[in-house]
Amino acid sequence: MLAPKVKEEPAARRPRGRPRKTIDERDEGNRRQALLTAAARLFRRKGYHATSTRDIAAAVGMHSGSPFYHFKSKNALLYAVMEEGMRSAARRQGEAQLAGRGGDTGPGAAAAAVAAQPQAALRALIRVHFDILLGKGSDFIPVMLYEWRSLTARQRAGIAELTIAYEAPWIPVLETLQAAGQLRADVHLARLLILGALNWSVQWFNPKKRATLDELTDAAMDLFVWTPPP
Amino acid sequence: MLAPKVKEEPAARRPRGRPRKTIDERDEGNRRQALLTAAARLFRRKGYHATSTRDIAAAVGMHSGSPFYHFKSKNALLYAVMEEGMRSAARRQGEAQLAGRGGDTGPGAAAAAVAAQPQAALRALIRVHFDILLGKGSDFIPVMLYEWRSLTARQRAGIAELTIAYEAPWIPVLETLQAAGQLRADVHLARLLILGALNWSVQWFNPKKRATLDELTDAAMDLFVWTPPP
DNA sequence: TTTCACCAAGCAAGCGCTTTGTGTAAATGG
DNA sequence: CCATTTACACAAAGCGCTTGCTTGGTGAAA
Repeated sequence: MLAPKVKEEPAARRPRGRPRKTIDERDEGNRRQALLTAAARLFRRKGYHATSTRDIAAAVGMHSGSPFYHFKSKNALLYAVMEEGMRSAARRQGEAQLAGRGGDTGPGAAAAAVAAQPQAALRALIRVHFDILLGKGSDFIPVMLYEWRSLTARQRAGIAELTIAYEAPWIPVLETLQAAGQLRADVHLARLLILGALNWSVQWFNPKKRATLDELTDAAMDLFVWTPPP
Repeated sequence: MLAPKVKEEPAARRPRGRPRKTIDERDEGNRRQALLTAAARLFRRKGYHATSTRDIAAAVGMHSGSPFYHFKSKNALLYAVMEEGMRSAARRQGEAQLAGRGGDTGPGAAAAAVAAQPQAALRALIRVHFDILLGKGSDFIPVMLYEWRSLTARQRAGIAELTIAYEAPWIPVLETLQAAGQLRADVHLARLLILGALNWSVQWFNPKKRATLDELTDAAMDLFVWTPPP
């Protein structure tokens, strides 16, 4: 053993022991959440396999074995990142849909809104999707998009279910646009191609240069949907 | 050490020593090529970091250290896969362009063909791109698309150069379509979105189910380009 | 006799994960 | 009101295994 063994020292220190928990403010799961966001960041930047559990531990100021108190395995941590990402995405999509129809939350209101203004509905879906993919602090979904292969079959099935739910609202919107003659391609393939175009943006989008998310949304709408001239 | 050390045994055996090389049939680089295609397959299926050099060696019937006779490192093997993929892709794209203008190889013939029939030109580019991505035995480009992060900065620059060359022919085609009013989006963003939609297909395309590459091309054209009704 | 294309064996480093110990804060008992 | 116990959230150390890669040897072809 030529290299001397160096005592492990985490990057940062935090007061140990149980944190002050007032009744109003729940700190519960605070460190767990820190692990999740740190893992998401690293998984996105370096990839799942290239990121060691030691990296993640160091990023939140823990020693190498401590993350396993919160997650039973590195793989469970990956799955938690993806699941959290998908649930958050679905929530934000739902909120945007509610906002889009002026507080009308009655049954069938969504379908009515889509039928009335399919173009506005698609724009809203695209805009929210870009925000989920490229907005601040959103490493979770990119990780999900690019680390599929590292999941077990069972885990993949779980994520697939969430994905189907997320993508479901796109179908009636595209069908309505097709019926109106504003979209010509097969709806099934169109959805795959459109979501692909959006998802791929995580490869090239740079928030410092290039376009804003609104400009991106405009470009996508121009590309996918035919708007008759006035 | 509880597990007994097992003598290494490659999956397949080949006659060792220098293979018979007649003058007509060049076997040179035969095993090197085998390593490349095996590596591409495995890198695509499991990812670069999840694939060990032992996996690759076993796939071509070698022992664990032998690949390093042909490639100085695992990383060099990855780069070779990507470079080979890009050069092959560029070659196929060039051939398709030649075929598309009826043997006219004079200077400016490409530009003339694009100006005359921009829609046909785009269709050809998309069709070739799908074939490169999804055709038989083409794991090289998907590896390139999804393993960027594992390259050094210098390597990335090398691949980026090849990518720029590959994507260059798309620009005049899209500009012509825009001038003709068949494409409304900003050309720069349109190219990024279109190539994203195509590239993403490696995530969901299944040659056994779904559409053929021709149907896919039709759908993409319908989605991206406005064709005036006759 | 040299060159080629590997084989055979193994090394050091890094990996995910486990086990045991420990300081702190909250809960509890007299 | 204070002493003791318990629960929590890690630290500290290290185990067994896999990894990329090296080194020296070897049979066959040229």
